Amino acid sequence: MPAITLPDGSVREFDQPVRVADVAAAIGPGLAKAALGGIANGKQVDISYLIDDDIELSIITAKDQKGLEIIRHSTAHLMAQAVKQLYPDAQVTIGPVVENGFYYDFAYPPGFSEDDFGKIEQRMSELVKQDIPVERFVLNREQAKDLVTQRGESYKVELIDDIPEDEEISFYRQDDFTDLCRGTHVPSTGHLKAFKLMKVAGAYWRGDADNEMLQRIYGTAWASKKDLDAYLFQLEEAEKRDHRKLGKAMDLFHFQEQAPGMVFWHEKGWTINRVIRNYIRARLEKTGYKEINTPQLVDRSLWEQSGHWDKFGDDMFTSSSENRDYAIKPMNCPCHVQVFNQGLKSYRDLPLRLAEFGSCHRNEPSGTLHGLMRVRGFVQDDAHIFCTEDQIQDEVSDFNDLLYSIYKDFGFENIELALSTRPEKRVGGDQAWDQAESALEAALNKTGHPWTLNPGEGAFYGPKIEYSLRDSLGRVWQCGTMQVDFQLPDRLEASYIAEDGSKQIPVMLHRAILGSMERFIGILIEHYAGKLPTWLAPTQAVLLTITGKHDEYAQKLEKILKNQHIRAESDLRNEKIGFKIREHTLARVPYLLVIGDKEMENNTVSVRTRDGEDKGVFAIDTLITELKKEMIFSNVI
RNA sequence: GCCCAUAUAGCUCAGUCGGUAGAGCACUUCCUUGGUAAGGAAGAGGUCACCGGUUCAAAUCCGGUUAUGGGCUCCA
Repeated sequence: MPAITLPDGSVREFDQPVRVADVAAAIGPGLAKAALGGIANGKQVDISYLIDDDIELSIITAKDQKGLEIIRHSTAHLMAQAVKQLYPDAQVTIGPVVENGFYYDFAYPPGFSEDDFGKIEQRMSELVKQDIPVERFVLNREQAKDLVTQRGESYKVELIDDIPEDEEISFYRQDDFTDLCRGTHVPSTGHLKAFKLMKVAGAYWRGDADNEMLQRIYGTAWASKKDLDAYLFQLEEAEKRDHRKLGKAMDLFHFQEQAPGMVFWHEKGWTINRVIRNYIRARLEKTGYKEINTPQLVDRSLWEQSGHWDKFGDDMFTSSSENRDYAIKPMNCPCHVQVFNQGLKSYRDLPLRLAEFGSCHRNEPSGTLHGLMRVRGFVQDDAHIFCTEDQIQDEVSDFNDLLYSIYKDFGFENIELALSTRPEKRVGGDQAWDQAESALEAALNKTGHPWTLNPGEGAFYGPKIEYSLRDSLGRVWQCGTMQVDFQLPDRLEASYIAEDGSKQIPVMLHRAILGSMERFIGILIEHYAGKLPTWLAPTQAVLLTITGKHDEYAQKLEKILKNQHIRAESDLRNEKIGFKIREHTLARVPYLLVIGDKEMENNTVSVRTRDGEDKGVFAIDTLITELKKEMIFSNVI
């Protein structure tokens, strides 16, 4: 005689055990149709779940995030069913829900290509039309293994072995297709109405590069055709913001075959780079950093001493001359320690903050390169803080403040924070790790922002905080970092004289705010779809003449603006004004200054924005004042 | 590095069944001096990524290499 408490607090009593579907039907016919699952006393269940005792129950429909996940998971099964029917040799492995959809990994040596999608999608639609019931059943371990073995699914045997003793081993069956699965699933395939297969990819079994490569098919699935179309449209829009497309269109940079993963910065792209550097310089100077610069090419012995040769030797570019081996620096830290080591340091010198726009090269695997986001040659806005253990927390906290303030100037407020703690393979004693981890944690809590914990993800030499931003396609890129290092100062024999006259080893904090200039600019381009804020725009204003009569006036104004450190250009071409406006709008120049007879007579310009807004007529001095209001930082020389 | 795909003019892309390559934009010259998203005409521009094979004949078919794109693994 279960009494069922619904989310609104109302209670429904039944005189015999009921299924979730019956409860939904009792509430209303609409819900009976829409129900995809339920949450019974906090546990997610199918609508066939039998309730024989008092519980709290809420019904899941496609309107809930959970409902959408059920649809996506069931669509993964639907795809696997279609694939098994079309390619009986394919073995099924796993098929989870991911953001916006799902994937399913198959062991199928001939491989799939996108050409197969049409056939698979068509079979999926047929199975949906048949509205096949999806049934759950539970087996004991032996029966479960027998079942999958009998079906020739060797990967599933491995999965069953990993299911904890106290957990039920459940299967879901839809017609000829049966899959080991925790659930939850839709009651029948007819509920799956809006899906599309997106791409094929290789993926290692259990995510381990030593294992065989499986064939992964990605798909997207939604509650309705309308939602699916909206998602596909959004993807198309996001593609238009792709920094690689915009970089070409806006003439910012290029890549070419002779230098894979290394950027050729064009004048406009380099201007963005310079503005950012000078801005960062100004911020660091105010915060007590000293800018330095160190060599690109350093003898192998230093990398051996630092431990990088052993650990990352294959990923370093090397060179040799006169029987000496060199490595192009993959990072700046060992060089910064060399600067620290010059002269005897006192505790009074700490914290010592050494910053460098450090040009680094890493031989990243070819398959990982990705526009400006993942490159082989890059510049870090790097700095190392040499301090005592007691100073860690304050330094980390100050760094947090600086980072948030700088990200805000760039227009980023949504920052993902993560703390990565001690990995299994590490150096340094537990006490030091305890102290460093708690210092980072305290600093994180002080920010007032939520953060996630990545246990075991820290560097071998110390824990770290990672600051990430999202790109237009929702991919997350790590930018800032703050890492505590117990190892390197010791290995490279850094020391200072403490208050009591003893020789001590300083702690080293590795930190970067933007991470790599290349990646950060890529993210900026996508974030703003190329419409960079005025202070960052490579060209801030263009003077557009209507006829040749106005050329001289335009050039005079250009000079005045340039003297005020405004990046202005003149377009004196023999083209109509509409043509010029179109071109500079597409180039995303913030302000278009139109000059004709009227403006020349009155010593004004008429101002139009790249968004097509007519700002009206401005006297040149007023214009300069207005432009300067938008300059967070304009001192670019 | 691994899986799948792609590579044609400066850019974006066509190119059927294997028969020596095409458009739009950009570029050059000329005409046009026009008030808020493309004025007109003419011209020039390509060893079809690279290397090899099949063929009387390869942009096209096959193999390899390189780069790029989407993933996987990795990311000091």
